[in-house]
Amino acid sequence: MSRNENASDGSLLSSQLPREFFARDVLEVAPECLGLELVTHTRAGCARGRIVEVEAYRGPEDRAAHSFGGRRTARTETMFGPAGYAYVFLIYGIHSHINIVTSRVGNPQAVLIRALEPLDGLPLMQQRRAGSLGTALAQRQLCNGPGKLCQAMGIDRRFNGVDLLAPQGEHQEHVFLTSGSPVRHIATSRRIGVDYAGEWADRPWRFFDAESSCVSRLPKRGSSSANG
DNA sequence: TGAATGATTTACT
DNA sequence: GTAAATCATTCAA
Repeated sequence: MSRNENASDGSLLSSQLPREFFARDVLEVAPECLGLELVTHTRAGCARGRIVEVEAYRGPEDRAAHSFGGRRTARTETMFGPAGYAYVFLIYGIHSHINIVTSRVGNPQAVLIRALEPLDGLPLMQQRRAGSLGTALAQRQLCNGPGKLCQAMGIDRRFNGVDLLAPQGEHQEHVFLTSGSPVRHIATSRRIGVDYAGEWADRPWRFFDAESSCVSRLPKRGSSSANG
């Protein structure tokens, strides 16, 4: 897939994102990540999806974040680094999750990618996801969850700490982000699976494309959680 | 060295 | 609606 093209005048790749975009507060960056595209190249092949759901994790103040209280360990180290890098971790002993590091060095914030709309490499996604099922899935079910999308895209902790803004040659395994299509209608909700964090779980820090059917949980009927 | 737990998914009632 | 799968990470000792 040679979707990226060098502009003839020598400017940046048309689809490449500036690091400064991610070097802002996570609450600014997270909703603007909707519509961006996540791409993986592995030996098994390429896959691409449009981000339709994210959550903001605003450590060290955010009790729901791994970096809460400034906790800096081997696992969370990537969150303390520069923006635009991938923080990938394993949860429940089974599932990988991928985040985009935001803010400045030393401020451990990240955007969790929770759902994608599959665009390229659907047969490969089916093959990877079928391992645990054995039956064909609907397109919307391939990447409608943080663990599901990592499985479908072939993402695991090998990709922890890689630069999401630096595409490599196609012969090398990597994951990166490109610009995509804008999202018309962004909705918000409380974050999922962080009830232990008390009042922090009530913050409307989950952002999703209200018009996409590929999100992990569809908005309630009549819900009006629209957000600019 | 050992024990507790989790930013989930799936299957089953 | 509930529960099981499954293990890296973390913390206490």
